[in-house]
Amino acid sequence: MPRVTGTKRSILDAALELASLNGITGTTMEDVAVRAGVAKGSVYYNFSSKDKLFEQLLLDGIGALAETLRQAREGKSGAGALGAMITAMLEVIAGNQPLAKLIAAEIFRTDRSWQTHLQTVRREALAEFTAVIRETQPERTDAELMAGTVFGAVLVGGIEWLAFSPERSVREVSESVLFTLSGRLTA
Amino acid sequence: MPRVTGTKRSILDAALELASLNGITGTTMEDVAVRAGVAKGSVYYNFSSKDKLFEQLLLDGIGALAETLRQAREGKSGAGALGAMITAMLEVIAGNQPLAKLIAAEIFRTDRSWQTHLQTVRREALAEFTAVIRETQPERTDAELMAGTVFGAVLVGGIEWLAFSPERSVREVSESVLFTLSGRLTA
DNA sequence: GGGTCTAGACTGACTGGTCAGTACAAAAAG
DNA sequence: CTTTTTGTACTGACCAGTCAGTCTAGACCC
Repeated sequence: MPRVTGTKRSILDAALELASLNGITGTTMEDVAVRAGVAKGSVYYNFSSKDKLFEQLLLDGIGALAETLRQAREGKSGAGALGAMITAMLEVIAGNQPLAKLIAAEIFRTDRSWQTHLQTVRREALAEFTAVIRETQPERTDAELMAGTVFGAVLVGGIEWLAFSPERSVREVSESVLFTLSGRLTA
Repeated sequence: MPRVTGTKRSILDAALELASLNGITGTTMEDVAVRAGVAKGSVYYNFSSKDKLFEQLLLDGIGALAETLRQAREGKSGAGALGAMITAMLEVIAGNQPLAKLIAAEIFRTDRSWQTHLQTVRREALAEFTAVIRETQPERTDAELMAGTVFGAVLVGGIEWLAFSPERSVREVSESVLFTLSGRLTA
């Protein structure tokens, strides 16, 4: 059950669809309004600015991802937890491809006014990976770095998957990512 | 030794510096001209359009990365080749941080007119990883997917490193990434 | 019932600024 | 004399954001 419904919802949906195709800067508020089937004024009635609109879009999206990772980890530990989180993240990517593309394109940016918030939520998602890694590797001091590495692996792997071999199943891709992390490439 | 010198070079340098801070759309041609210490007319004399300017910037950058990976792989094979490539890629990222940030921010976009060229060069870089993986895992059909996964791991790991623990050495980070791929997280 | 008022959602023409790209004449540079 | 660079002024498109006004549903009164 979506927390946002009605006009707000259709504006957010339209914004996501358009931005995943044309980028945020390539999407005008007029475009969003037309796609959502409302007047431009309504967009501004519901969101004070373009920045705020896309801020909410991305924050909601990454927040939901963090929540998914949290749930996937629940009750598990070690390699099992990591595997579950990777599968869950791939499922999120597959289930909301436009969002995944948008996140990938925007997460490294440093030029937006709301980047601070985005970084916060991003680190929240990363923290889930960090916690699991710390658990199994308490002696290492680079758990955060490794979490970033794993996150990047899954994100880029996931996008690669959807772009170039969408016929594969989540299961296969999950297995492929785990294989990549299994040491059999570096042994 | 740069293939491009003089006015062209200083325009490219200025464009890179500004765009890594403010994004491509956040960088005006006027800005670039001022930073390069050159008249706006000269920018357009040397580059027919803003798109062409940034196209060359990114294509050169990723092309150079692909070339670096090629060289790192030379004469090696298997895990040794992969390790060398990861280290080399991290060195490129560390040695040209503005470029790395720009590449990370732009590589997933699909909204620019020259995206096709960018994708081509990107796949060229990925192909280096793919080749090494195919070599050691000839029976697997997901070498490209794994290459994307490794590329993402190194790219995101590298950016994480520079952003949040720049005090670490390339050696340390390289070791950390290899540890992540070593199977000790998933065993 | 009918009349009046109010509040919130929504509208779309309009404004003001920004910026890519142009024009051009004159000056360096080689 | 050809190529490159300069400086400045200009144009035209585009677009974020505004605002005066419309629409609707419900509340309150007689």
